[in-house]
Amino acid sequence: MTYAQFSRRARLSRRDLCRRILEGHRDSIKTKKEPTAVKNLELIFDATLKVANAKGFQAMTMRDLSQASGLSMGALYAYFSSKEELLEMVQSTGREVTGRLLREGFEEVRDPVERLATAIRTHVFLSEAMQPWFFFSYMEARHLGKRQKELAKQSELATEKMFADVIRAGQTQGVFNGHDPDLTAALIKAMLQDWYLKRWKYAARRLAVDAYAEMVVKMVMAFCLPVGAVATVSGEKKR
Amino acid sequence: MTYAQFSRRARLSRRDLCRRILEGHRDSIKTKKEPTAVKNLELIFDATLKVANAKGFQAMTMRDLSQASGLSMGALYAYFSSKEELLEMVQSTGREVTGRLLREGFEEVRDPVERLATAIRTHVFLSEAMQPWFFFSYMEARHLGKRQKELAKQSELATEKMFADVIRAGQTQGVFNGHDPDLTAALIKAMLQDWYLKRWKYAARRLAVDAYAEMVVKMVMAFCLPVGAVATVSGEKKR
DNA sequence: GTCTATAGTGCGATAGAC
DNA sequence: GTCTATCGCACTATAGAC
Repeated sequence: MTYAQFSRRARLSRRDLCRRILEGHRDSIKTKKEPTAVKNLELIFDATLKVANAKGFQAMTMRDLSQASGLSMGALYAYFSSKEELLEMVQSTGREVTGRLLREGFEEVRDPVERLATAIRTHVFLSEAMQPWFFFSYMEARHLGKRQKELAKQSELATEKMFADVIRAGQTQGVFNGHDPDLTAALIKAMLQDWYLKRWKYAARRLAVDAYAEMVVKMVMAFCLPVGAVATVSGEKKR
Repeated sequence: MTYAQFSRRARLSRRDLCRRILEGHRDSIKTKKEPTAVKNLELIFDATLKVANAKGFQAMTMRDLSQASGLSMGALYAYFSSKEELLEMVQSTGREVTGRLLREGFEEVRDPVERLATAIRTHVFLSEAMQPWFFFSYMEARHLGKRQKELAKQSELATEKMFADVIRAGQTQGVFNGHDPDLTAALIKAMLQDWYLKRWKYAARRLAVDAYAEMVVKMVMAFCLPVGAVATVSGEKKR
């Protein structure tokens, strides 16, 4: 799988995302006309991610957001009741989409090695397609309330468990060696996060998303496969 | 090298750190009596890291800081002229200490494999000893001014180049395989960062700092050493 | 459904007493 | 060298016009 193939399949346009958000907040959003609401939500989320990812959510004022989105302050408050609720909307939407696409991403792949590689690629590609969301979720998680912060942690652990389970299954089948699956998953996640957190670094090096994904796959396989088996995994098996 | 050995050698008490800060800001700090100034700087930095790492530097008010440090707002402003200057003081101090200790950490080790392993261990141990500083530097870097932000990026790239150079030297000697040294260094750094950024995760798993360091070393060696050579690096060579 | 204008709050920073 | 009291400002959120 390449990033181009992933993009075609996932089809996560901002438009669709905003329609989903609208459905989830029908009762709290005051604007009832769907096309208007979806269009404005798109403006709001684009502006929020743009401004907040540059200077931080706390530092972003409602005036900033008003200017960046083109909506007046009054209009903004038709879509959320407080700045904190806006924060939670962005976070929960990101979490929901991520969880769904990640699970869909590799469920049909059965071979443990390909399954692990596909999980890694899917995560990198997903974080590439939704980079502003991932960056925002990571950096602003600690500004959430207690309840929402707990949800964010659970979501992170769930993603990690997904990787750990793939590794455990491979160990049971005798394909992977005996390194601690949970800790291995944690290290994998750390490498995956760097791609969307330190974008400036990889942009400066002109490193493509596909190359990054393959590098992580190689590193993980070198670690998880028994000595001697590594050479056989440089490419994909199928096709 | 273990964390206990590292701690004994590095001796980076907060007291020494604050004395160093005082020396660097003698002219801008209004309190001239050294013992008082050092004691208060210690209170200020402890409080800043504690509050800011919990809720973010922007969200921390001067009143929060006053309460947490036990100093009045007026007294605080004897040590810095604005909240922004406080931010820069914390950042630049962290950068300076990190750079120095990291370079000292492995300069005497010559064997490429041990050199890379020592560099990794030193970074993990250093980030453990100064966890609040590392966390703060990472999370608050984007709230810096343009000039300071550039310095922070340079510092990150310098650390990465250090790892890349160790790998390059090992490749020249024929000890490491041919994987891109710069990208490998970036992945190493990503794994090292997780230790001080996601402390709650590793604390919950009761994972010790030594175990984490060894796991990263193993992963990196599995990747960098030619197939077949991996089994020989499970422990340290000397002693 | 969206705008402008503003009320009310809480911030960073300082002046002057001790 | 430090404290208390307060200034001026910029913020979030809302009320009422259109």
